[in-house]
Amino acid sequence: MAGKPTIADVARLAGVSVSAVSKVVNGRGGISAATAERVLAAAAKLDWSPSATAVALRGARTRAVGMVAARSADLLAADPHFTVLISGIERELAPVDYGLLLHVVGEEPGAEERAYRRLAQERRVDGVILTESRIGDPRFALLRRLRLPAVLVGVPWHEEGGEAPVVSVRAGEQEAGIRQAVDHLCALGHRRLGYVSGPEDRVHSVFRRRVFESALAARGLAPAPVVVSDFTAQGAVAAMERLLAPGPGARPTAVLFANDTMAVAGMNAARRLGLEVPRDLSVVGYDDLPLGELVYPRLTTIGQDLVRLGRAAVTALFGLLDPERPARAPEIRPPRLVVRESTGPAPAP
Amino acid sequence: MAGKPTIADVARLAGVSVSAVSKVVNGRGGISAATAERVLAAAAKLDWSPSATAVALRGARTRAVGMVAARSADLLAADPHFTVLISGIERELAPVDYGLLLHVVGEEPGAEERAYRRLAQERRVDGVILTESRIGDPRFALLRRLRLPAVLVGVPWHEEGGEAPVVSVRAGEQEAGIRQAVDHLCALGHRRLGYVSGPEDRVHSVFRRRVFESALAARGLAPAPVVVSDFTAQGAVAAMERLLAPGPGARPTAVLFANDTMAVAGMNAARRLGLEVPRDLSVVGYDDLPLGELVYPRLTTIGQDLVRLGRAAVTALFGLLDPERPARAPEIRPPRLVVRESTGPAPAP
DNA sequence: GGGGTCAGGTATATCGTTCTACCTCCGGTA
DNA sequence: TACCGGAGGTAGAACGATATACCTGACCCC
Repeated sequence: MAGKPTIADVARLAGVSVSAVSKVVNGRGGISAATAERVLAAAAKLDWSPSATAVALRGARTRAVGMVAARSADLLAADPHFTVLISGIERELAPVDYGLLLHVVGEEPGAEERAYRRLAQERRVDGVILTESRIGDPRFALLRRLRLPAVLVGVPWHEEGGEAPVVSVRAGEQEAGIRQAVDHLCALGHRRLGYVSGPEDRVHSVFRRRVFESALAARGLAPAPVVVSDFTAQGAVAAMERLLAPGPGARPTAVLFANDTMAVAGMNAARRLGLEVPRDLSVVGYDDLPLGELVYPRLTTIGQDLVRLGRAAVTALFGLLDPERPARAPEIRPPRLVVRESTGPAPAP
Repeated sequence: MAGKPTIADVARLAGVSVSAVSKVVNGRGGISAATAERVLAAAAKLDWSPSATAVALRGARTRAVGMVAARSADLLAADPHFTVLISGIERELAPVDYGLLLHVVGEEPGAEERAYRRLAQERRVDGVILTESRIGDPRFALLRRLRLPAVLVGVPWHEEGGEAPVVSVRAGEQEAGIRQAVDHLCALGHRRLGYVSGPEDRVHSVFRRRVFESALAARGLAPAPVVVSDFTAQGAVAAMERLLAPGPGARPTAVLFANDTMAVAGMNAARRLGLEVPRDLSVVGYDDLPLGELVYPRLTTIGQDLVRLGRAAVTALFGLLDPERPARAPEIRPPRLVVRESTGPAPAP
C-alpha cells in the first residue's frame, strides 16, 4: 500500500482472491454479479488498473505499437506528415488502451536500424507502423528478421522483386489526385507543365511522378520537364530556377510539386524571378497542409486522407497481431484536388 | 528458442548461470573477464538484449517517458511546436535507451486527464513532460495525485498560489525576444504597435503579452491595442480585421503575433485589406518555424530554442527520477529576434 | 443417501529479469 | 592443521499480473 496499489490490494479490499479480481477485470466470467461489483468498487476506490508491464510480461502483448521517424528536426517541423498520421493512429489506439512508442532518429546511417532493433529486442512493442517506403527498402527485411509485425502506410514497391511482406494501405485510386490536377490545368488552357519531384528513393515520389507522366500522355501532351528535388524549401528554389530558366523549349506555365512545402517555396522563387502566381504561372502542391491556406495566394493542392490512413494502419496491424479479430478498416478518401488560388488560366502565348 | 531468445538461452549458450549473464550485462562485477567475454559473445550471437518489460516489472523503472498532446490533428499539423520539442527529447532519450510514449488526444474535456491516468496507473512510464502550461493548470495536481514525476517545458505560473510542483526549464532572459522585436520596430520608426495574443488560459500567452506591454512602457510608448486570439489562422484573420478597422485612434503600423501561424495568416489578411507588408504594415511572429522562410515576404519572427528545451526537459526529468545522477543541463539560447522581410520602416504618417 | 453437475471461487505456475544471499574453491596465515 | 577471506560464481525469491487446474458447496436426481 506504500507504493502504487497492486491487484493484491484490490483483492484484499474486496475480500476475494487475486484470481477473482483478474477474472472480473478481464470479464472472463465465473464470478457472481455481486462479487464482481465489490471488486470493481475496490478497484475504483484504490484507483487501480493493471500494470501494463506485468500484463506485457505475462502475456507477451505489450499493448503498444512503435513508429520510427527517420528525419531531422527541421524536416519534421516543415512537413507535418508524421504528426497528422500519428494523430490518426492515436485515434484508433486510445480506445483500446494501446500506447504509441515513438522514436525520432536523425538521418545518420544506422540510427533507424538501431531504433527498430531496440524496439524488437527489448520487446517494447507488438508491432510497428512504417511510412514513406523507399525503393529497395531495407526495413522490410530487417523487420522480418526481427520478427516484428509491421504495416506500411502508403504505396509499397511492387516491382523489382521487392515484394512487401507487410500489409499495405489503399489500392487503386491513388492516382486520382494527380489526374485531377492535370485535368484542371488542361481545362485552364495549360499545355506546358513542369514537375518537381521528391527524392527518387522514395516510392511515393516515383509513383507520383509516373502518374503525372501517364496523365500527360493520356491527355496527349508532350512529356514535361521533371526536376528531382528533395522535399525541402531550398531544393524547390533550385528546382524552380532550373525549370524557369530560359532554355530550349518554352517555359512551363504550370508546375506541380511533390509536396506543399516545395510548392510554397517554389511560388516564392517564381515571384522573385519576376513571375506572378497565378497570372504568369500556376502552382499545385501535394498534401493539403494547413500551410496552404495560410499563404498568399492560397495554394491549390492535392489532399490526402492522412488521419484515416493512420487509423487504417492500426486496424491492419491489429489484424496482423490477431487474425481472429474482425478488422473493419475505415474508408479512406482517395487523394483529391483542392482548388484554391494558385492556379489560374494559362497566360496568352 | 522457438520464440525470442531469453537470458536463459544466453546463459545456456555461454555455459553459465542466468545470474552471471545478468551481472555481466549490467556490469556489476564479480565475474572474470574470460567468462564475461563468453557471455557477451553468446548474447551477440543470439541477438539478445534484456526484455524491457521484464526489467520494468522487476525494477519499477520502465525506461520510458510520456507526453500528452491535447490538440486536434489540425492544430498539431499547423504548429510543429510539439514535433520539434519531441525531436529534442528523443535526442536525449535515445542514447540511454529510453523510449517516448506519446499520446495525442483531442481537445475533448477529460481526454487529457484520462491519458495521464492511464500512463500512471498502468505504469507505462517513469515520468512525463508537460508543455504549454495553463493558468491554474489542473495537470500539476493530477500528476501529484498520481505520483507521476513531471517536468514542465516553458513558463510556469508563479502567481496566484498555483505554485508549480515541477521543475521548470529556463529562467530570466525569456523576455529577450519580444524586447528585441519592440526595439527593432521602434528603431524603424514605428510608434503604434498592435499585438495579437494567444488564448489567455495559456501561461505563455499571458507572459508574452505582458512582456510586450512592459517593453512598450519601457520605451515610453502608449499602451497598444491587444487582441486575444486562439493561435489559429482563422483567429488571426479576425484579429487583424479588428486591429486594422478604422476606429478611434490611429491604426497600428506594426503588429506582433503570439505565433508564426497567426503571423502568416495575419499578413495575408492585411494584404486582402489592401495593405502591403512591410510597406504599409510590419509583422513579427513567434517561434521561427520553417514556414517563416517559405512565405512571401519572409517572416521576421522570434526564435525559440525548442530542440534544446526538449533536451533540457529530459535531463531535468532524469534528475527528478534519480537525484544522485549529475544533471548537466544543456545551455539554452534565449529567444531572439530573427529579422527577415516582413518588417520595414514605418510608413510616413 | 450417494453421486453427479455446476456455479463460484481459490491456489499456483508462469512470464524474463534483477538481486540478495549463499556456496565453493583456493591461497595465505597463525 | 584449522581457519579466514576473497574471487567467482549459483540458487531462488521477488516484481504484478494471467490462466490453468483444482476445490467446495449447493442442488438435483434416481
